[in-house]
Amino acid sequence: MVQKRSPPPPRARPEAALLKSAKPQPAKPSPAAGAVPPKRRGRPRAYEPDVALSRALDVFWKDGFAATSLDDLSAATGMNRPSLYGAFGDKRELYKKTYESYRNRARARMGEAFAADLPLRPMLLRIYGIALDMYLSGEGGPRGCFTVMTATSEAVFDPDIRALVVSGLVEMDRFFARLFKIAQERGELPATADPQVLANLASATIHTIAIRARAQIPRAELEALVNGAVAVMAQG
Amino acid sequence: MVQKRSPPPPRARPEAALLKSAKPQPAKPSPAAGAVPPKRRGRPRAYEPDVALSRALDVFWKDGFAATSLDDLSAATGMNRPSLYGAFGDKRELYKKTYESYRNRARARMGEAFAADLPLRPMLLRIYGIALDMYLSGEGGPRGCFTVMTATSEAVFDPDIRALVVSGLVEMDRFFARLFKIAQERGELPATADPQVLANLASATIHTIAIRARAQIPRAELEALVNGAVAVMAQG
DNA sequence: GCTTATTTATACGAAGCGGTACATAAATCA
DNA sequence: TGATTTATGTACCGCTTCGTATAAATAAGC
Repeated sequence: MVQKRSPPPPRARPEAALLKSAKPQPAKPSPAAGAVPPKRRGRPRAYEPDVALSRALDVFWKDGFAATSLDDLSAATGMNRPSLYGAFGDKRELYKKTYESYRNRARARMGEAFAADLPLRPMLLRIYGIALDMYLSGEGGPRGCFTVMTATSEAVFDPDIRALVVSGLVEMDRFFARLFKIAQERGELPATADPQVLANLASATIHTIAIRARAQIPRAELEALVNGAVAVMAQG
Repeated sequence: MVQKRSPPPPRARPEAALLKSAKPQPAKPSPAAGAVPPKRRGRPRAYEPDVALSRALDVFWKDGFAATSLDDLSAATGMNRPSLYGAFGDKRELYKKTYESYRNRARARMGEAFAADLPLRPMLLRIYGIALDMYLSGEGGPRGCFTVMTATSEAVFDPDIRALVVSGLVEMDRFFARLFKIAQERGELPATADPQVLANLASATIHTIAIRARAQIPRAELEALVNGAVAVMAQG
């Protein structure tokens, strides 16, 4: 293909954002935490947006952007086509939203590991364990890393999506760099070690296990690879 | 998608292989090197198979399996649809053949570097230079590594293609392992170094620059990453 | 010349694609 | 109750998809 069509105007619903800025404040005193059901006006939704997005993610993650049809997404989410479109925009828009939800999920899990505040070596092993859990999950076989999938899919021709991918790569590098820097300050790494270089190697290890997982290399083999890589990165 | 159709019988042309084994030997004394034009019977081809395959590779490499249409392939090769089908089989078959030609090309280039028989560090730098040349090439922007593309495309649901990918990954690991082993025997690496572990790290570095290249990270940045990785792998 | 072998060229067909128009259903508001 | 608002369900649109049937073109063999 030679860049078939440019993304058409997504036609987002009004969302009343403009109206809100017109009125100084709506009548209700203050919704405090927005967790209460806001008593919407028309027919209620038959789906939960978060759940639907997660189901859509499953399909995109398994098959990639181009090989996933709206029928597939419709079947996975239980929403029919017009509802899908109304809720998330067109296929590209939906893809971006699923990718963002993936990133949020991954960030949350990595954040938990980071908060555990372990020494370098067990910390790295825990992080790679989480990554392997993600990359090997999926009913239709292991799916790898969605960032890698996105980087290699035709969706990367969309500048928005490419920007998301780049930010994902950078975020991963920074995460590992922080880790190595802390370890170095604690004396777990020699002063000569370069946290940035080690972070790139750590990201590279993430990428290689994502690719190998997708090729259905068994977990034991990936764990052996990780153990070796960690031994080099947390040298000593 | 949920595995739409299984690959239909490719309907390979007879190729006279069976007939050959029936006759002990054809009448002509012996074709020696097969480089002479074999004087085929019907209308001559308007294409050169190798060139056409290379053009098809360009398209698949850029867009991936699912996003590439037969029309795209037809336009790129200059062959019309029935000729394409007659020469290479259906889309999957053609994809496999392009992937094999890619592997051959990559193997040849890496083989040249290997034959140069340099010390470890310049050898690694040369290899990564070749990889960067490949991954950053392409008229429509950098294309990354075709093995990674294939591993993440839906083509991985085809067992044949998955087997090709696995063999590609293994080949890369073995190539690097041989390199590190030789270096260790020459005393360029400490005896405690594990060539297999270093090889996996070297492959991981290949994979990470392939992904980043596809996300259009500039070459200078990728070279900096490579320099850092090589410094760690060829430690000292 | 005529027959046979092989390739190209045109054009078709059934299925799938992304997206949307339109009517219907289910809720709130007056 | 009836008007309004929102979401759903059906059915369709024009286009693209992969693959192939069929006829024309170009070669060798006789």
